[in-house]
Amino acid sequence: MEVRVRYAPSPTGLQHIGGVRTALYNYFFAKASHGKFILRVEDTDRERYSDESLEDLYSTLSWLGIKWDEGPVVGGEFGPYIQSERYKIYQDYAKKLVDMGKAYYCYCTPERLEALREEQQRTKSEYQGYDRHCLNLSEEERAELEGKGIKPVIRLKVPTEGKTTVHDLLMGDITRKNRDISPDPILLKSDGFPTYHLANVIDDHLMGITHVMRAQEWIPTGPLHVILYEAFGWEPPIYCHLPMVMGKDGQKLSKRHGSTSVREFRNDGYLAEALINYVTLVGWSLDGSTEFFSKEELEKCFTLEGIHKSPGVFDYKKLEWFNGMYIRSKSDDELFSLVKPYLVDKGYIHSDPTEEEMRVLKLLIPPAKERMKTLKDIVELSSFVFEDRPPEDVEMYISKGADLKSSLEALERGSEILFSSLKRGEGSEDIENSLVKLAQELSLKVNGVFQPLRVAITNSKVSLPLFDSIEILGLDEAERRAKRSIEFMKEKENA
RNA sequence: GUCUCCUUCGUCUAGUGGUUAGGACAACGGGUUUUCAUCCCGUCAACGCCAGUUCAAUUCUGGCAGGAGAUGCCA
Repeated sequence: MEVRVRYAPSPTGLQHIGGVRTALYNYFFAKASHGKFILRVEDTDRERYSDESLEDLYSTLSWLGIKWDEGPVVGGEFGPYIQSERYKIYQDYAKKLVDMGKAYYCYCTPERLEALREEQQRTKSEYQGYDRHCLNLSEEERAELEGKGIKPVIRLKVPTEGKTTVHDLLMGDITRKNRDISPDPILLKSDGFPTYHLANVIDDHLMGITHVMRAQEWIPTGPLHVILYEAFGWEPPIYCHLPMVMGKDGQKLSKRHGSTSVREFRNDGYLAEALINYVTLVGWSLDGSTEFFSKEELEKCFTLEGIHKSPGVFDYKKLEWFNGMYIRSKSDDELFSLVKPYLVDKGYIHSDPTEEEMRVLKLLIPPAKERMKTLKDIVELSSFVFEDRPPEDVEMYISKGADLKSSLEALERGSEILFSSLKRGEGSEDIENSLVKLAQELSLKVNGVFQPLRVAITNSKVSLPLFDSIEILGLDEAERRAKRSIEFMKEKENA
């Protein structure tokens, strides 16, 4: 039997890390078992739907490099794959259920239901859920209510006796007494759109889905779905409820923990490779020691057995580490194109870079690469080139164990050595030796000489190495900055 | 309240009826280094609790506790 799995998000917000991991697991499982990965858009909530969310879904999956075998845009023999376009199908099946006596019309107002719910919570009633008020309405009563213009919903008759079992690949059998299932959930809303329960069951059946891999938050409603399958006389798919992704505090990962949407991570300069690699590892492992997986590898080696039962905490630090590792694995050219939008956006370079800009970036990328955790870091690392912001704090020039006087002398004499040697075309190694010698002469640590020079030239205590910085900046500009800093320090000394 | 699921270092995890319980991130310390970073080395650190089975339990069974999720005309 060919494996057919689906990712079925609801376009009501940006693609969330948790959702994307579900997509990834489904996708990898499909690939690894030579099956089909189907995308289905569950846009039955017309209130929360947004076009932007749908666009975000497509752009996120394409950025991650996840292609669906069937679904919107690409089509397939079980379409349409957008639920709002399947409106009629759900209506027909819901009515069929009513005809079979397995569902019924309900005319209760949202107000009444709200009051009911409040009452149940207030009295801490053991019995929570709909009171089946409309279960046994006569034809006359129905006609009367409908005459008033009330649009009914269709509710499933949940059996009050017996129990229902969901077979879960991960969890084993999950059994629930039928009377513990929240009574008579709505299948078809008054606007004629189906709820998740109905649409999901019908589509998974009609689309020939073999394995349903979805978040564990669906476990409690699993038996309800099985009841629906039984009501239709269909065979339920194989279930596999995925552990959830949590925040540091153990609660469901959400906004207050930090970024949660792929779009944010993408904008912040995370690589798709890093995100895929890390996100997959929250809740799955191959052997406990292999850490790096490319998408292509996962398409081969992903196994259901490697999925864990317990929820996992999303560790931003570890993602960052992965990202840094992937950045360092890029060639300079690749990294250049990845980093370019950030520099253009900041106004540092033209979208069609000039020759000088290209020269600068060629020199900048190798030393910057070692220091980047995200692509965005390029802005900070290169700002000294594109924005000259001389330090206003003289302390910055003074390294540990030095003072203003010695630092000034180090800067003055260091610049002299540095620039005259550079102009003579001496190699950086020789110059470095001379500067080390100078430090000894001044009874300073080596950094006592290098720090004032670096600060003068890069405007920062934390910077790229001195010789790289000078080369990037150009000799003239570097010398200009050094002289300026000497003047600045002299002023301070005299003050 | 009721129902359901979960439980190995701070975090992601490996693993076994007898192991020095392994790896990675983080943290901390050290080395390389002109700062930062990279790189290298090291340290810290876990089987939730209580019973039972067993010669032996982190591993099997039961109970408890803790955590999470569900309980919507949201998915």
